[in-house]
Amino acid sequence: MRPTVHDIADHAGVSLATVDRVLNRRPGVRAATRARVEAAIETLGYVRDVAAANLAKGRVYPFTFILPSSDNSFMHGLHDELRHAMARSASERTNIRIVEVPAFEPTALIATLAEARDTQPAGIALVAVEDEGVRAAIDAIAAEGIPVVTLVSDLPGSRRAHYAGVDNIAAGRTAGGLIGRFLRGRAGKIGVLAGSMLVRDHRERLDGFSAVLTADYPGLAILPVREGRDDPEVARAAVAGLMAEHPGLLGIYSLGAGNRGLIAALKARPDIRPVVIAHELTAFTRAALSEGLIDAVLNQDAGHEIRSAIRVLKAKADGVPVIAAQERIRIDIFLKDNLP
Amino acid sequence: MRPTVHDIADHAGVSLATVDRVLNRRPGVRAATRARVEAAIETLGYVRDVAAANLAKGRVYPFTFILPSSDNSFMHGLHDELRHAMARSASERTNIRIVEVPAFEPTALIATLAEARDTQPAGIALVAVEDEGVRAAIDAIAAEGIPVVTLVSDLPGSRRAHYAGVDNIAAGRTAGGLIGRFLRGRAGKIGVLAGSMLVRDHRERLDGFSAVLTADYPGLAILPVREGRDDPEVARAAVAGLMAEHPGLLGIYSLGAGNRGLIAALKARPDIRPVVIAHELTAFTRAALSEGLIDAVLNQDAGHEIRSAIRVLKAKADGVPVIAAQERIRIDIFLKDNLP
DNA sequence: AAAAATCTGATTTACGTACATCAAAATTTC
DNA sequence: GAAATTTTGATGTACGTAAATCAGATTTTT
Repeated sequence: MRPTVHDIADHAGVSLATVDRVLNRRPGVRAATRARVEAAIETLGYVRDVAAANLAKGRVYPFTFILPSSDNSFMHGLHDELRHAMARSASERTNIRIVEVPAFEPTALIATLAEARDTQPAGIALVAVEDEGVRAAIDAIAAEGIPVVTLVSDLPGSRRAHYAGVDNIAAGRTAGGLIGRFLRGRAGKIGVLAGSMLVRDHRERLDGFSAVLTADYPGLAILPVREGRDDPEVARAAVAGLMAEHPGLLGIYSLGAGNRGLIAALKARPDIRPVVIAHELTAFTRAALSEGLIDAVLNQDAGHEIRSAIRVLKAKADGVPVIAAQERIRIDIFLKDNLP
Repeated sequence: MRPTVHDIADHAGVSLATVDRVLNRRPGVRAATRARVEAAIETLGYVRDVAAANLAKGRVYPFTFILPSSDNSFMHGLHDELRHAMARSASERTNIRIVEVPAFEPTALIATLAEARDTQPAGIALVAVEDEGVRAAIDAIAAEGIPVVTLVSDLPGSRRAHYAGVDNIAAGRTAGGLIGRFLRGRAGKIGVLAGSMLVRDHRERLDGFSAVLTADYPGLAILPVREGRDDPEVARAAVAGLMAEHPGLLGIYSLGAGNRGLIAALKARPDIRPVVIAHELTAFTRAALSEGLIDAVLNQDAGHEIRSAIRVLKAKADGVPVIAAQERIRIDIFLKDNLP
């Protein structure tokens, strides 16, 4: 049977109250006594029963999730999954508050972070935007002992406790490897459609993609990046222009959102059939995959990201280690042959 | 605040003891009273606090895992992950017992299942072998109310509560789609190396692979399947023979284990460079991917499978629903460009 | 050495549920 | 309508921890 606080008290020759003081970092224990208790904890291999502790504390975890109010399928999916998680709140002892902020606006995000901090939640998750002010705001929150988790888009160099999202450089490299192999031996031009180069995940995807193509497929030349601003219509125009200017286009890598526009543009020019790789499995990309308009879709599972973020926030709030392998968010690769 | 048993008692106008009798199916409650209590549970939306219940019960989950004693990297990995899970037993209230059985031997598996059943665990997980006797043994255990989960290899038609493993048909289809695209436009022969066609997951992979190639890549002809028995040396000989007989071989799909042998055979014939797709990311396949000997590896994450099996067994033992999306085991696709 | 400050122990209540016991009430049986 | 039976209530203990209180012991300060 695993040891309890009583065993610790006996073994250390102190009272339950003292053990409690040590365990919960309450004041009023001499250093020597504290050491004795900690030694007992060590030798008996005591681990706090988190379930019992939470029961006793009547603990709930008030979490704040800050999400961009973008109007694309992926963000809608993220919102949906978060709502599902909120529906499970009762049994998971969480109390999740969603705050929406305009996308890609550091100022708004900084203000929202400050607000969130004032409510003193047990943890904060946010889709980060690369900005010094945002970094500082995260650091300030972390300094107060409130764990911060970045979601979907990371902010390295900040004191966020964890990043719940995919490795975007690896995603870009994967796209490069696939497009290179799909076009084995051929030489020509490859177009890239991004949302905005101001967003870190898009930049990283492009970096990974370019690195692989440059190193391994010198015959494939990457054209200047077109920005679709994650907007279907802007994306459509961008791709249409791309195809008009380069009738011999061999491939397209769409690394952002707004794939509805990409698909529309492809349908408008049935005479050009480039190899196409896109991100995020939505109703639109799924249909395009089935029809053969898109060759592969790289996907990040919003549900996994949300659940992972919550698990990690809980663990950090409890000061408990996380299972790293379990929290690695993976990149799903879908062909028309393995659609779920 | 979520309702407790006290709220139910008040609302139904009965005592705590009666609520308890209803909740835990204890006898001594008139049908009319039981209905009142159940109505109160329904309208208040009461859900049992599993953590508190387990604490009160002092519940531990004795689980039995039956694994084949195969000597290949994947099974070693599975064992490792299970040992990791056992290390977490204290905090997860599990008590996991591992039983090894000879691989692919229905008789041994049936006997082991009977033994396991006698110890009356809270759940059983096993790597299934396709056999009527095994199916009957599983059904008998399920009939006793002990949840059974199949791991890695399923046994449809049995009364197992869940399958913790990948969709092997989809895996085969993915391999087919990749090999087809990697060889776009070319016509020739494709070799298949399996462990044994007596194993369900291998058969399913082959089915998926064949279906895609037949439908979409008629230029690619699948040669008769060679069996490597998941043994490196047998596999090496099989592939060497394949390459000797078909110098123009365009591709190889290795859908089982023993990839060490496959790699050795490839190295021995640098004059033939087929497109190669294999299963399971191990030290060997990883190195071969980096060197370009293998083009893609389809992987199932043993850690996820183990953790998922445990989560599901717990949920089934508690009669609690599982989050289906969370328990879907995904197929990772690795190119040399996205090795973790 | 006395006073003040600090540390420690003993004890109690609580969290939400499980489970057991005994008495009281309601119902059924004869 | 009394006895037998079934149903229900009241109550207490337990699980492992948290948190609070108050008394007593020890240490530090003056």
